[in-house]
Amino acid sequence: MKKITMNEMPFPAVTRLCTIYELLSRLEQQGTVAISSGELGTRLGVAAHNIRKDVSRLGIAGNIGSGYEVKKLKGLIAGKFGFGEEKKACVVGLGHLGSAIIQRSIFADGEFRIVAGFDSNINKLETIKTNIDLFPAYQITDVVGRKGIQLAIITVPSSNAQEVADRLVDGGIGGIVNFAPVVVKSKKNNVFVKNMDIAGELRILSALVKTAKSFSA
Amino acid sequence: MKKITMNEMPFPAVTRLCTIYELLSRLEQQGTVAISSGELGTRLGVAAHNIRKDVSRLGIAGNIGSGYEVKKLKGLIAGKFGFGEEKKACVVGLGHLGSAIIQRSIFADGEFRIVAGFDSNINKLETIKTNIDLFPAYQITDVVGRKGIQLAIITVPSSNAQEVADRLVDGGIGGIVNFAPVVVKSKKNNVFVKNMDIAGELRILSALVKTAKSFSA
DNA sequence: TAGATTGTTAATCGATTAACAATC
DNA sequence: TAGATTGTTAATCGATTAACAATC
Repeated sequence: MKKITMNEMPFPAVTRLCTIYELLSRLEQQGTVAISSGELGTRLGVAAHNIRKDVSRLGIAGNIGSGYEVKKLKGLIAGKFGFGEEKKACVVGLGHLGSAIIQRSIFADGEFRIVAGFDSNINKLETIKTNIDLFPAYQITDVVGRKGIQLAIITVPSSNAQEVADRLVDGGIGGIVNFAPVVVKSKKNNVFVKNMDIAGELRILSALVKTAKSFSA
Repeated sequence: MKKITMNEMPFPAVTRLCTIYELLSRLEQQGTVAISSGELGTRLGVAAHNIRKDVSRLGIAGNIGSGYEVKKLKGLIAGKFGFGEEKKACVVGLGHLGSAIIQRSIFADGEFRIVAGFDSNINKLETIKTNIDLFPAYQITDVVGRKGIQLAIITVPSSNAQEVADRLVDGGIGGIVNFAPVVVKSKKNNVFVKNMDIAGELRILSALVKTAKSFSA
């Protein structure tokens, strides 16, 4: 008996719908009322049928002949993905990068709020100026559970990243963004991890530059 | 006549080979001489046949019966992707995040070196302590071209990200890592862009958590 | 040799793209 | 109505997975 985690939607579709959501938020603020799949596609660099296909997974959303109502489509995506209420996040590792992230404590217009910071160096906790609550790293599991923190950003050295991830998972975290240049895995299989390795991305980019073939056809 | 950029290798394969390269570097330091596709796969969370398939794109690399020689495989990947010589990179935008990145100026054990920082605020350039050369943003194109900088990291506000990207491309940059929460595109089609939007990733993670279905089978 | 492990071909899988009927 | 645009089915494409012959 194997434990399996599946997604009711393909990963690429989830990603694109999130991008669409972000664009819709901006359009809404600008007062745009309706938009077609073609226009959405142009703005996002995605084919129009791709947009329609993705949107169709949400159930009926558009008006044949006149496109999508911005508010309605945004609401449908929010409903499916549980957007709307502010999500709590935390940062583990308060070096330069972690401090930089904590600085801007509200992300994406109130969608996410950083409510806790952790570091293993207790002296450091006292020197950082912020109105976010800071805790020693050994309290990660406890604080994440108690505060109901759903998302975490890891900016600790590679050597500690996996251990930190395990503690977060024990606390009941839902997703982790990992900046340590090491692939972090989750013990539980319904916890999602996004590894963001800057050096790794630079490496991939330079590999692509090297192997890219440009030609006229 | 359309200008087309293709890659001689599938994107996912390039990405995995870069990850393999990184692992091989660590193995080499530890003194490991040989490793099998199975062991590589286990370490990276990839199927063994996937490893072999990717590696086979480099030409013959392994020893049937006894796996891959660490040094040799690393060398083959390095050769294909042009690794080996140190690549020059720059950071545009010296706020908290940009300063944090510039702080650690050498990435991935000397694979990448940050040789320039840019900011539109000239006063800021004088207050930052670093031995990396700093320049006003209007000199981006010039400096990138003159110093032969191949990679860039953008940490400016969204509103300026595309303009900065255009200047970098004009200077002849090869790849861009963009932290601004906006999808940046390259005018030239042989310039690669990796968008790293923290808030966007948090959003995708929370969408995945919401739509994941865990079950026993 | 026998066991291990590669390189490669073939089969499967899943996502993207194309096409079009439905309909506002 | 005529033009526009969706939702959906079918066709295509590309990558992953499986299988195995080759061979060290």
